[in-house]
Amino acid sequence: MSTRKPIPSPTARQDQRREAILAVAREVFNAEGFAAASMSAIAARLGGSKGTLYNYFPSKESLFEACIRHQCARFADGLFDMPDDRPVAEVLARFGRRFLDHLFSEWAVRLFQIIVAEAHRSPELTRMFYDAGPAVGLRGLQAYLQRAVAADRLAAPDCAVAAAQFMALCRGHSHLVMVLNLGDRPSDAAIALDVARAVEMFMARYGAAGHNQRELA
Amino acid sequence: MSTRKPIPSPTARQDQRREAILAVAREVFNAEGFAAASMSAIAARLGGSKGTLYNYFPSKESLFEACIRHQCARFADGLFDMPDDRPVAEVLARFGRRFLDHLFSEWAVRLFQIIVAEAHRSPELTRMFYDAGPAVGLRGLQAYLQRAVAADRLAAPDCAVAAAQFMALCRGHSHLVMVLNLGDRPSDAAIALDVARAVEMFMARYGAAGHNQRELA
Amino acid sequence: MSTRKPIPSPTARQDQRREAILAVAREVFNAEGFAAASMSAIAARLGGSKGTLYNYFPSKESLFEACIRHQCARFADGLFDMPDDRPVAEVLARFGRRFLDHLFSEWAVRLFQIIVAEAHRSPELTRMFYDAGPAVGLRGLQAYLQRAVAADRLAAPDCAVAAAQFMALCRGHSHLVMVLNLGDRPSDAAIALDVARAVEMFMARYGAAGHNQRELA
Amino acid sequence: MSTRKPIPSPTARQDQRREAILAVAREVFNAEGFAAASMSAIAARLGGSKGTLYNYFPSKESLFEACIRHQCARFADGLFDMPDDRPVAEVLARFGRRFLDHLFSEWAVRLFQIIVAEAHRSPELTRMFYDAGPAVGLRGLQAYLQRAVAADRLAAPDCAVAAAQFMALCRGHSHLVMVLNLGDRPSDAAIALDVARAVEMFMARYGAAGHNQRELA
DNA sequence: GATGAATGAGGGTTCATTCAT
DNA sequence: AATGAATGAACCCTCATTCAT
Repeated sequence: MSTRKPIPSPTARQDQRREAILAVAREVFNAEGFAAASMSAIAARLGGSKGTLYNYFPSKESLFEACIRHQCARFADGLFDMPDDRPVAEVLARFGRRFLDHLFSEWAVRLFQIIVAEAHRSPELTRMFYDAGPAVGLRGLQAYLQRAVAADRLAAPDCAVAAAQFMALCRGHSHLVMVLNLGDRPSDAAIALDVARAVEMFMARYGAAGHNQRELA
Repeated sequence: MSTRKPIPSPTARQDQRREAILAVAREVFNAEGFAAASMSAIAARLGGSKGTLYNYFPSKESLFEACIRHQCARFADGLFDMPDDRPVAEVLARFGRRFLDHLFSEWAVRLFQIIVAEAHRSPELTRMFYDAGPAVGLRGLQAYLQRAVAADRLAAPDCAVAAAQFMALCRGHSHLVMVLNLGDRPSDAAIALDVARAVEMFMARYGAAGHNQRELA
Repeated sequence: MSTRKPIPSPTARQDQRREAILAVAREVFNAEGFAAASMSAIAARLGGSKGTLYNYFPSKESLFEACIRHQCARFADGLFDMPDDRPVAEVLARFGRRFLDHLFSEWAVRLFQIIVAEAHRSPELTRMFYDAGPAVGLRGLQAYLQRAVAADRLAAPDCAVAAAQFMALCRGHSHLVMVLNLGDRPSDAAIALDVARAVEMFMARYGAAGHNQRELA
Repeated sequence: MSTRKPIPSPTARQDQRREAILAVAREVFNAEGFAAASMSAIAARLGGSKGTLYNYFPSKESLFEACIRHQCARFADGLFDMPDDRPVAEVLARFGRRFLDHLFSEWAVRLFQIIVAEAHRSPELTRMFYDAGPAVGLRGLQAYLQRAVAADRLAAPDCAVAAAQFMALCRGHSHLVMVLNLGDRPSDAAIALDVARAVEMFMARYGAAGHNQRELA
């Protein structure tokens, strides 16, 4: 009866504890922000001691960073399913809705707030966030647009610019409102409408009708 | 022995001191953010004592709020000079450039960061910011667009929506980059180019060519 | 009845408080050493709060340094009264006794222990101690010896060396014993005897009998 | 199924581990001092776990004490090779050089600093150090001097005193400087010169020229 | 016997706030 | 009205020590 019971590999236990810490820390950081959150509070909520935290993360900063990294990793999950054989407007609309669905989720808004709050102190953090979030979205969309242009389904002189414009149109005014905590998440219908308007404007400019594709100096 | 010297009205002196405090506090809050700024630092930079601060503002929070209020008041200064007798594209371009010039100024970026950072704690602050900044811009632009539509120089079914779209296009990707402290302020030329592209897209959608003015459900 | 009472100048009050802090800190540092002493303990013994300490000294290190500096300043007080018109042996004996009287005092021993304890961390501290203590003694003695040589009352080829030798002879074994806390302070008689022996050896080597003044390569 | 493999005597293994721990601990204590050294650091450098340390030594203090004890044992190694058939001055010079060579070694200086640092807390430690170091040197030298006196090659009324004086002269000013970390180890030549001067002074006082041997009260 | 995760008391330090002057 | 010394709670972090595995 001795060695039979499945000993959790020590690494597994450690990882489990680490995850538990991250989960709690995420909650607290999300609730309080970096500066106002205290290691004591995290330890207390964890049911452990402060010392334990420091066994897993060498500093508050690094714990915070790990939380952010974890959240960023989720950011661009499954954003890109952009089939080349569907009408561009339809694909863009679906992308836009999924993008806003992500962007307006509670945790994404909170993450953005926190990142912005600490932007002036930790350039690496914002860089990490940018690379894991906006940059991924931008690149993915740009790649799709380039394929569409190559297939003559779109007439955009600069796909990087076009991608940025489309995403800016999607964010629109709602993102500002959410980031300022001034309104609730728009309904799915409201999101769909915003996106539809964005697509419409985008297509008005870049639709492959064969005109309007001149570049600006 | 008393009334000979010209006593400045006590209220005047008080107001003057109050302004001095606000000026210094603004500097410090902008430089450090709310959490990292300390009353000591403000008092020191003021050349006064911490006690004095507390004679004028009952708490750090309230001093902060007063600073924000003051800055917000400047936000939409001189943004609107939109003559109805010039081509819409030209007017929008000028408006856009001025808008971005404001928005990308160091203090505006910092203000936005700070407001966002504190959004989850003080809804009134963000409301105040919104009302003094984005809301003003939005209303002003919307009013102009409505006049343009009335004059048949533009074909926008919903001027509120159109105004929000134009401003979102102007902010574009650059605002995100600046707010994340990931890049320097774009050059005037870069700003002009971004705005030109925004105008072009906007006009492609709403230009008064007599088509495209159907509303989305 | 208002301005009559002698208002202690604010600076005076501050200095007084500062002195009180230094006095208490000295006690605690002497009792515990730098590392083991805690700011909490000092504040508690002071009857004040830790914050107050930090109003006067920006760090534990600087408080410690101030204590040391204060003690060092006393170190060489009134050590030098070396009349040129008395026999060298007599003058040296008096100097030696005074030197040991200082060196074997409880606080000097403790100071030495603490300085040595922290020698590997704060070179400036040891430098300060050295300059305020041993260096002063050495220079003073050397100057006297040079005068004696010039007056042909002594035959020392290198007065710096001779001074160091005399002081080493005075310290002798007793200093080691005291610094190791292995014995009580020697009685005045014991000190006098040690010094007499040191003088005797010194004079045997450098006495102005006209011989022995050859220098070593 | 057990006894086949050559079991090293458990005690032997234990001793070996113990020695390994001591070796590492010595390094760390020498590098950091008692207070600043941490059990974690020792365990890390050992490649083992903190728990293991506590299996061999019940506390940080006791581990430290064991280290000191070990080092003290080396202190007076091979110091005494004082042939009675050579000139006293020559023997003393050789002894002095060897003594300083030991005393000025990095580890001896560090040991002295550490011992002094902890003198006020652990009298047994300093006693141990004294008995293993200075006391041994003193006794050895004293025994030699007594033989020299008995052989009429020296005229010292009190060999214990004379021995202490010689050693004090050797330590001289350099020991102070080294113990305060204010200078590098003197070169061999510098050491030789210091010792030569010490011998000269010593012989001037106690040389068996038949004079100067009166005792002081 | 060896491990190393967990502990928790305590370290130095900061800072918003108060209050006697 | 202005001061600034005093406060004390809370901060992040360290570390000797323990104990279940």
